[in-house]
Amino acid sequence: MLDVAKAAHVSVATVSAMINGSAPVSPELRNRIEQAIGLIGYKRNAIARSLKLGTTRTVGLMVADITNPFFTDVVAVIQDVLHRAGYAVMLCCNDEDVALQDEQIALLIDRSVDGLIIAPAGDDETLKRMIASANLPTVLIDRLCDGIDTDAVVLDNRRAVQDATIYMLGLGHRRIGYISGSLDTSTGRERLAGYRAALEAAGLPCEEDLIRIGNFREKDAYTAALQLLTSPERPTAIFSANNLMVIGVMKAIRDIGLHCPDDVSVASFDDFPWADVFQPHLTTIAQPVQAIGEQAAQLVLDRLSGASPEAPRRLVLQGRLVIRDSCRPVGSLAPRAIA
Amino acid sequence: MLDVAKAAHVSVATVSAMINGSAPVSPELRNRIEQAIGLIGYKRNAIARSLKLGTTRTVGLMVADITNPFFTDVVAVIQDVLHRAGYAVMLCCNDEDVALQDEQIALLIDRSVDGLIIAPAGDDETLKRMIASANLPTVLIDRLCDGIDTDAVVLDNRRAVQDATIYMLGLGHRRIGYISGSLDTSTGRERLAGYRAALEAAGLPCEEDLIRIGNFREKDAYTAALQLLTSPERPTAIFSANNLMVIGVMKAIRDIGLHCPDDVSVASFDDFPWADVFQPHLTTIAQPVQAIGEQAAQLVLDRLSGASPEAPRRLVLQGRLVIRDSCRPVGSLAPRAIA
DNA sequence: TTGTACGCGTTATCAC
DNA sequence: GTGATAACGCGTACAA
Repeated sequence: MLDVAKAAHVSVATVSAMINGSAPVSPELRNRIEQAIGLIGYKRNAIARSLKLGTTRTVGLMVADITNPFFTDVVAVIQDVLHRAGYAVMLCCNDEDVALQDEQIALLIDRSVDGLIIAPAGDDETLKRMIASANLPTVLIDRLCDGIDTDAVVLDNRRAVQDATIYMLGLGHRRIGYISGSLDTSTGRERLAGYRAALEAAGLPCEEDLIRIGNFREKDAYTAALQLLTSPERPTAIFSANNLMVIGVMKAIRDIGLHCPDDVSVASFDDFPWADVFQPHLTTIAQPVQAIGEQAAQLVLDRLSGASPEAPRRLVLQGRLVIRDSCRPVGSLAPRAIA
Repeated sequence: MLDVAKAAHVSVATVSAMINGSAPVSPELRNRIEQAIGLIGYKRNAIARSLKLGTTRTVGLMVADITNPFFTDVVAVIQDVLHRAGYAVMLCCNDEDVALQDEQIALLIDRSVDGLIIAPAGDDETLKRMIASANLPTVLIDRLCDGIDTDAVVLDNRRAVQDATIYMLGLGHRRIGYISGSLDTSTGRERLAGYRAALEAAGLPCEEDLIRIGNFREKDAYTAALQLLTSPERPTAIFSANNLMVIGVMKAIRDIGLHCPDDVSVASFDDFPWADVFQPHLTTIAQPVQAIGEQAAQLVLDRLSGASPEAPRRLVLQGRLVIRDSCRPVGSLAPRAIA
């Protein structure tokens, strides 16, 4: 910029004023400066600008696992919206690991991001402290943490699972296995609560043996499902608390020589784009990923522009039960593909 | 840092020397400084550091579509490796759109990333010029661009598709539909070349009518497959040049009232984690995503540390044909799920 | 071993 | 309308 100023025989202040339109500049100088810029190939330095302005126009985005199609979709939407608003996004994954999560958040804050959008793996003290002391516009997505009072957009998990459970109950299932996510997350807890609520409302006891923790990972869910399916009184249906785990559940069913939905009904949280193309067509709870991403991005953007009220805003969206054919009325037997 | 220096009754130089270990500091001062840091809650400012050092410890990562499981996996690996090395990653998607791509790359370069990992949507002049003038460590993944002579890690696309086609040919298929990606990409061209090569080697003519462009998107592929399947002489098999498009193909097959593999065989580029759980079990070409991600990340890291030779390094990995049961010998008819 | 002073590229505030 | 100059926070010669 100094070079440009010299070449155009003006001061750096004038160049800056012109580039940012922060002060009126005479057409003549404006012209000279433009020429000089073209000649030198000058581009303003965002780092120096950040140092001076105290803003990086970058927001940090941390999710549990980018490999999870749900998060993938949400990340895509957020990236898109933020890009339109001129923001870059720094992406991190915590792999459902609290220690790694702390590390990533520290990295993000260290890089001076202007805002944070995170799907926390858990709510340890370090995280709370870092977020509080960073004092950045922050929005929680998917999962809540008590002790972190920021904007958030989440699903009505409880209600969604309750609906799904009621649906399975309505099909006559009485022993419904439940593969849960980590109870360190609000989603893990809320979804399980929905399952319990449905059973209770139906006046049914909740057998603790039917509940297994899968920690949202395929592998854990595989093991859990295997236990469930080999137990003396095998459940007639299984609900998986997310999309990764249902793959594990299906693998377990296959490996044990059973078939869905003939031998065991299956339903799951999170929808798949291919769910109605491949067999069995999975019955799922579809999340409004587009809306989640858009709202989350808008929430940070609002705070960034100072257009938000003081109080944290919490958006609760509704899931949608998509009934396909991985659940059968209990006792019914349909023709099978291969005997 | 000035505050810390004051509180510890030393100079900023000493504080800096201690923090960076760039010069020996006496244990006593070291102690005083540490105390002061804890007291003030000092954290060194990465922006100022970047301005001074000319490095941001951030690399830009651009892929066509984060929603594509292939890219998702690669991104996850890259993010992981780079994080371990202390680098943050800025993520962008070009949505297979050249204009958007230029915008994103400009954004990344403007943010002064230290390196670039990109899966280009196409090779327009602007992109070439930007990359050349940015003069950054750059590695191309998945797709090559002539005119961009940088490090790269790609697949032997031609050979992989050739193998798959030979396999289908071996099953007796003579009319194999081919749903191609954009021919503006090297993958689009190379994969198609593999198909052609296989036909030619078998002494078969290549009917241009059997080749349709799907641009790597599900929707386009759906339309293309529909055309193929309703044509007077319907192909007995279809190959899809990527994972997104095969979903479109399967939807077309379903919507037209046909079944795979009974009525039409299907194979596709890119594997799915659930491919051997849901029916039909898709025959695919699996890419070594882990290796691709690791190598790509290592390539930038090497350049960043100056440990690379001058000449660009090009890594070509091999795909693996995973035969499942979405392809049948032509003419054979197996029992069907529902009559 | 420690302290001083300067430069990195911008922008904002003031004089003119 | 324009120009000089002081920050922003850090690293680092160079001198002590």
